[in-house]
Amino acid sequence: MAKSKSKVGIGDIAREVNLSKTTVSYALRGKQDQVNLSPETVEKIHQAAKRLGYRPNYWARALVSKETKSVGVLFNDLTGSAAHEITRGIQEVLGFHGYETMLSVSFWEEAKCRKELKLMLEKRVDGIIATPQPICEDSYAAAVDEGVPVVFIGDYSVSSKIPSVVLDPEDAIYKLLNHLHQVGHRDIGFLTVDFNSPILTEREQVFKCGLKKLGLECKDNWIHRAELANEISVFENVRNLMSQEDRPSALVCISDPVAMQALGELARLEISVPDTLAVASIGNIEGSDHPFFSLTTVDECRVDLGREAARILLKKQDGSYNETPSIRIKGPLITRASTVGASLRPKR
Amino acid sequence: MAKSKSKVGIGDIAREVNLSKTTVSYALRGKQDQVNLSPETVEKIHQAAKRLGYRPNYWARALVSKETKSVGVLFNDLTGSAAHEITRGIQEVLGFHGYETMLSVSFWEEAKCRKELKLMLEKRVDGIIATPQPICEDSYAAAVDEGVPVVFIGDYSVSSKIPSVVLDPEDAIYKLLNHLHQVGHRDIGFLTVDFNSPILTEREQVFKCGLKKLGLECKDNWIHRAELANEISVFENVRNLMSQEDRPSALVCISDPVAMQALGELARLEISVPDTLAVASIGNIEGSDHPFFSLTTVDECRVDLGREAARILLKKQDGSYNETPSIRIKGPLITRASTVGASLRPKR
DNA sequence: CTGTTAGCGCTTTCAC
DNA sequence: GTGAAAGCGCTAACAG
Repeated sequence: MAKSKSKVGIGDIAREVNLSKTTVSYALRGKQDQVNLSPETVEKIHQAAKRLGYRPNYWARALVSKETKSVGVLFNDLTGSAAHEITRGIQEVLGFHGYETMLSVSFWEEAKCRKELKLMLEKRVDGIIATPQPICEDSYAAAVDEGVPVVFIGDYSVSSKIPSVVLDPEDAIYKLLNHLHQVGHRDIGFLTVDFNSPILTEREQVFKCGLKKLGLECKDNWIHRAELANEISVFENVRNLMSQEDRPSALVCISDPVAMQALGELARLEISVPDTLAVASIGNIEGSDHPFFSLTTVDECRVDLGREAARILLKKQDGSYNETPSIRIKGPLITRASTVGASLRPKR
Repeated sequence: MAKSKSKVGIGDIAREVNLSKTTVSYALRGKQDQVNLSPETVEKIHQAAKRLGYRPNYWARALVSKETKSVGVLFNDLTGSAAHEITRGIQEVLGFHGYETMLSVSFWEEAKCRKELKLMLEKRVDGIIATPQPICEDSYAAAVDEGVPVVFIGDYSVSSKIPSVVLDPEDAIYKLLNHLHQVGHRDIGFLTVDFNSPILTEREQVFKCGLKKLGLECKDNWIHRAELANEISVFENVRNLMSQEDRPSALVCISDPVAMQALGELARLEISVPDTLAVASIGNIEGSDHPFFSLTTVDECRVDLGREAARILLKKQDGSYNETPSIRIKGPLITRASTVGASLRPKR
């Protein structure tokens, strides 16, 4: 029976089997070939270890071997399935290379973000993958400064040289615009949120450029900006947009959550989608495909995002490059009922 | 400027300021009063530490102080907002007591679950909070065996003596049943999933008892069981239920995700909710309150779940008790349009 | 007020 | 084939 908390160490095992700590250490780590241990010895050691309830001490190991084979992953948020999918992608490639992952959340709090980052550095992680929080720029920079590579995921930073992996905004917006154009829309509005994020800003800019390239007009009063994380504000903006004399026939939303709220308000206003207003956005989040509101969107490919971020870290590790190769993943357009086909809601 | 990766240790600082490692150690940890250090000395040390880019080594610290003040948190899943809220609750109380949290996910994979648990033990966490995975029972038991307390969250285990914190199934189902009864329903069906989880099983049993207590009939053909994580199966079950001669006027679903899928199918079948069929469930997950389907449900109080789990661990730590006090939290009934008020969908 | 001296549990030369 | 010894970076008695 395992003994409670009474730390069994490698030394105890050595004593038990009348061998040295060295031998035990090798046997326990399966490095028997490195020193040519006899199978019986190895077996005997394993037996004893099990009998005594031995449990290796991660810290002692990390301390002496001076490496942890671990990377820290810091999310701002654990809601939705983003963290799940990103982590999946990260662990898939990192796990394959023998790396362990340390997860944490900042809840969008600056102090928490800094604290978690600091903890990761103290734990001597080999790299960090994070959903960036603009205000903590300097903390990420500090990590890089200390030789711990950082990769941003889902968004990027304009002011720092930290590499990032994001869904290609240009590609995504163009896919949306082309799709809407193809199904006959010429008057396209934009609904975004009041949050100063590089990726969101870029989506907006690309939207404007895209309209021009298609030879469409980009009216200022068709671009609305709701308050962040305030659904009431989204509702209001939708109402304002639709109460204008001159209103668009299609609406591109900055992200799925916003689009889903917009669809809700449109339903309340009894505005038929997509007949009166087609709606499309970016994300393909969990729940964006539902019989009640089936949203045309560009898939963010979050598992791929995770995979690529991990690959960058791996390459940095083995010195494959010291450049900062940001990656932009192109996601597929998912065409659904909010832009084509039967009306989303039964006619009155 | 911080020096890259060239590990600055406490010794380097000591040399720099011509003091002993001990003094430096105390100063750096703010334990100056324990040994009466002069403010100047402390200041000088901090200066030097900053100048050299010193970063404490978590592992070395943990190794010698033989405590980590940390608890491991293992989720089966990171989708939805459950992990977010639970973690919030946990960190709120644990953080207050100086504990750190180590997050991880098993993705419902047995091997991953065991691996993460093992890692936590090797890292010598002081406790573990986990969403149980029935098949890994023995791994949790091993932790307890080694003196590391485990608390289950969100579900429990019938075969082990591990304490748990869950939403009270009896209370929840009764609230649902009473509500439906009050608004006039006498024929109530049940839709669950084919997953052998203690908490889900208990909800079902309580449902049956509850019906009896209300003097209502519990017809076997009103209880349906869909395949786990298979929405098609939920759809089929809803169709089957509603195509019976004799069908209920209300349906209690085992959880919000199931209820939301059911509502989708009901919409397709053009069955009006709540007029023809009222729907209610348990969870109050993100997205259960939406203009398109506003679900009556019992809030799972996930932040509270996290808080309580953390409190149990804390009490175990300081030896307040060695009993296994499982906690059942009573969540409020959230009455929404799927059971009362205007029809969820506009009439045809 | 500060320094000396032991380790924590483990890995890893290097010698036998 | 195996072991002795020297630390990894830090803390904590116990002396001065």
